[in-house]
Amino acid sequence: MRYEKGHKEETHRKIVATAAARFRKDGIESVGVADLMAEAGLTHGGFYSHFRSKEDLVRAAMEEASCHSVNNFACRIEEGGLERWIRSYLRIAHRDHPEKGCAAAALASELARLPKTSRTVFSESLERMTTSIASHLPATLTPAGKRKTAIAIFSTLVGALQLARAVVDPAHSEEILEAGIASALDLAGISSSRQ
Amino acid sequence: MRYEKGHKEETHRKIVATAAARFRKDGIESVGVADLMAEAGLTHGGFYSHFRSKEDLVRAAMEEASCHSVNNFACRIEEGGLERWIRSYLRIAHRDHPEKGCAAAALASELARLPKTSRTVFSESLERMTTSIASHLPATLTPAGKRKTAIAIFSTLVGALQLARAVVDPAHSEEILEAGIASALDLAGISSSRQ
DNA sequence: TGTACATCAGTGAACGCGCGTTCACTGATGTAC
DNA sequence: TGTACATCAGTGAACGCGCGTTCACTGATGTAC
Repeated sequence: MRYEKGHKEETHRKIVATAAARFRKDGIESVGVADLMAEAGLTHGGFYSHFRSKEDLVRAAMEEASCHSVNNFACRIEEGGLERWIRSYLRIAHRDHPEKGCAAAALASELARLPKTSRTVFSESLERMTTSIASHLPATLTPAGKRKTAIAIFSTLVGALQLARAVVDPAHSEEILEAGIASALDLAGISSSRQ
Repeated sequence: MRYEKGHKEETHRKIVATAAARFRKDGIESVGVADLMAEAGLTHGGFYSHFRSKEDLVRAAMEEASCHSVNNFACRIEEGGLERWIRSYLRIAHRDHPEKGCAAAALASELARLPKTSRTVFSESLERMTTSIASHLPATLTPAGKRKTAIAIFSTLVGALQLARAVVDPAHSEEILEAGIASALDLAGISSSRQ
């Protein structure tokens, strides 16, 4: 063969990674196949030997961007625990770099309009996220209470990050991030400087 | 003139109302000018005697869809107070009818990518929303505390509504709405059945 | 009162452009003999 | 060891289509005389 073994897989991975970043940065609809392939160092014709359609790539990119795969912000709740993770999620760098961040916050309103197959990928990733947050909540809560609280925390984080991104005034934007952190920590049972 | 007085204004209003609904339902990019004009009972050519560009219409539609204008869900916090408003915001009918609902939840992730002029319209509407929520919070909070809490409540509502719309399983979706309500009521200092 | 003209909201053909997708092709390599 | 052929990842021209936008036009009405 023309290319060394594993070359195609490598290319495939590169396209998915490029798409996962561009979709989160510019939205799914705004990013064209040709544009994406060029960014991956290829021509657009080859796209269909890797994917059956753009929608097929969207699904793969959603999987890639989901919280279970590598992700600069708010991926797994590592050591440092929930507080650190919450602060990391609503930090300014995450607000300013959606392309490396949480897919839910970057694409939520577009997500709701996607075909069911793509939404299923997202649903599963949200479920993992919820379970992960719940497992870090205080033992004083019942399992059902943990789950409910975990969903509320994630809703707050997603909402706050999006509002912080949409607003024009930087001070207002930071105020939203801080309000989100305070509220999420509160929900998590972590005492914060809430007045 | 061919048409009675006020006819053009009437048409203008109809286009904006149609756009405000369709943008929230299908996203801004997905909705074409010709499609929109047809839905308003007109042909696409006349569009540019009403607006300078599609972007101009987006701004007008954002204004129309903002919480200060008439809106079936979660518009003003009327009598019935904050609790009723929160429950109304996260009710199933709002989830299922983004075209009549909150623009922030319907468009948040697209909003962040819009030009500054459109985002300014949104920012102002968010500011009004924040003030309105804050004014209904218990007097035990300081003004700064009220503001922070108001932002957190709105973040939670926006995030929860979007996640509820994105998820595939109806039971999971309703669970998200309920978790959002419980958490928002909690933040608002209204005792709820949180376990 | 009757005629000629100006107005202007709305029409619909046409524009250049970029989209997702298809397909005949290229050309460096591995394999068969 | 040398030659002929099969493979197949990637190329780039071309497809139909819908987009936002432009513009010459229509035709019912109000106005001027």
